[in-house]
Amino acid sequence: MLSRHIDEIRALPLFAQVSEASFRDLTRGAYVQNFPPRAELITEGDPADFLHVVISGCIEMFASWQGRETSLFLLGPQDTFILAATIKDRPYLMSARTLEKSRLIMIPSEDIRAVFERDSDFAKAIVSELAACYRGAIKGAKNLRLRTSSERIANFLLKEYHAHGAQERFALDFEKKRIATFLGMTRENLSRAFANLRNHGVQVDGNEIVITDLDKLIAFARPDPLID
Amino acid sequence: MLSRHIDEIRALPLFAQVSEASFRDLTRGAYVQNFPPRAELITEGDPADFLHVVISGCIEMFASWQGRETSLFLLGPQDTFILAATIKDRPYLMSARTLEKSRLIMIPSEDIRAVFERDSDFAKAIVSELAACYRGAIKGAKNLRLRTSSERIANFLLKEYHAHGAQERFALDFEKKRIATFLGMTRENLSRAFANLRNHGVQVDGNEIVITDLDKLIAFARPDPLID
DNA sequence: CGGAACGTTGAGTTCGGTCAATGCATGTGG
DNA sequence: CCACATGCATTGACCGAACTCAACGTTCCG
Repeated sequence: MLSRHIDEIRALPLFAQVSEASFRDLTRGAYVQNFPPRAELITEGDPADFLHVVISGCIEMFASWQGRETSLFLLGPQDTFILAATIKDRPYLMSARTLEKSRLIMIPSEDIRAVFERDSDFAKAIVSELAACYRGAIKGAKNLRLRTSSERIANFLLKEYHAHGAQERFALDFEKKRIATFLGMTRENLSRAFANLRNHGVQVDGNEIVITDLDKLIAFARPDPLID
Repeated sequence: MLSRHIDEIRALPLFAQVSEASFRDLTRGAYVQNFPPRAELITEGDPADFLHVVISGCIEMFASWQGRETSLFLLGPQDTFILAATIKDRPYLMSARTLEKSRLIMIPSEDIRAVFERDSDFAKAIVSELAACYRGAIKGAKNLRLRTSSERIANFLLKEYHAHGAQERFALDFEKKRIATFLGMTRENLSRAFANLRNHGVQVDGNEIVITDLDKLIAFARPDPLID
């Protein structure tokens, strides 16, 4: 079942530069698996037996403590988790669940570590990926700690706006509940924040967004390349 | 001035395993520098010209946006910053300042990238360091998002307690203002949180801490290897 | 002897979370 | 096709955690 996806796997940034031999070593023990929505893929504290790569779908990384839960990242196609635990051979620090039907590649951690030792191109790709994850985590922390919830949404909308070809009118890709957890708030607060944005050039109707005054929105959001 | 410190540098985890030749390449363009307290070492947005390694002292990593500021990490001897920016050749996402008189090694980013290409042992050390930084960031995020300020302090005190040889009475290593920013709160709130902990087995007098009831403190703090 | 920074305490405010009620959409079984 | 259940979204009332501002005591240092 792996062979059907071999080309798309090969094209992933993590594997694009590795030698043919290394690629065979990495894929020999790997397998592709489909999961239904709401499936818990890994649980924090478990040993890191596999590196996971998202091919399609949407994954939520979250963590719990004393009955509280927080959502740390949303992952989509081509994202990996959890590389750091795999490399260090330590337990996962986060849990992962599917939000929708998703397809993943799972590669045994030992194979990752073995190829990493031999193939310096793969090592480079690993480092690049890891550094990108780290920088993503830092950006997330800054976004959360330096901005109010309204500001986080405003910047989120600006990113969506550009992702939709700078059309003033577009539909949200996720349901609002997802967006809320992604931005670190409850859906109730998301509603209020959306209401707030009516004063800053945004009209919201269901999951239809209309940017009525882009300059006003930018003035409010103040997007920053060091965060977004 | 580098030669005086060559042995302590060589012993750092990042360099312990590299070949003699690689080590020479890394240290050739490097230099050791001393900084007074409150010196700003790097500013977010600047290009990542040097990898910094702390030899002694204490460094605060922080970030600003729109006049707000947040403290992201406290670093001590043997910690590095900012590896990810150096590797990816991207601008810093955080600023750094000394909190006390500190000594640092600064290694040109190009040298890091060059040796990384050639020396797979160094590449391994880089990956290990990067993965550790990433996991540290995740733990920090969990600590901040899943715990109240009192719980963060309680766990902080437990760590200090063990760092001081499990003595029931010990002095804080930092001034309380530092501890407050490190734990993501204001000094006023730190005061109140310390007051709170009187109900949970901790006596505070100035920077003197007395653990009067360890079990009670543990019951309140609920330390977790996946966060602490 | 001031002055400066730190630390503590109190009062008031803000942000965001919790709870509850309601509307709306979707889907399922009879 | 309807009846009902389920889940999402919105809104209001309330609450709690943490921040701001202000006052004041302490310590340290020039």
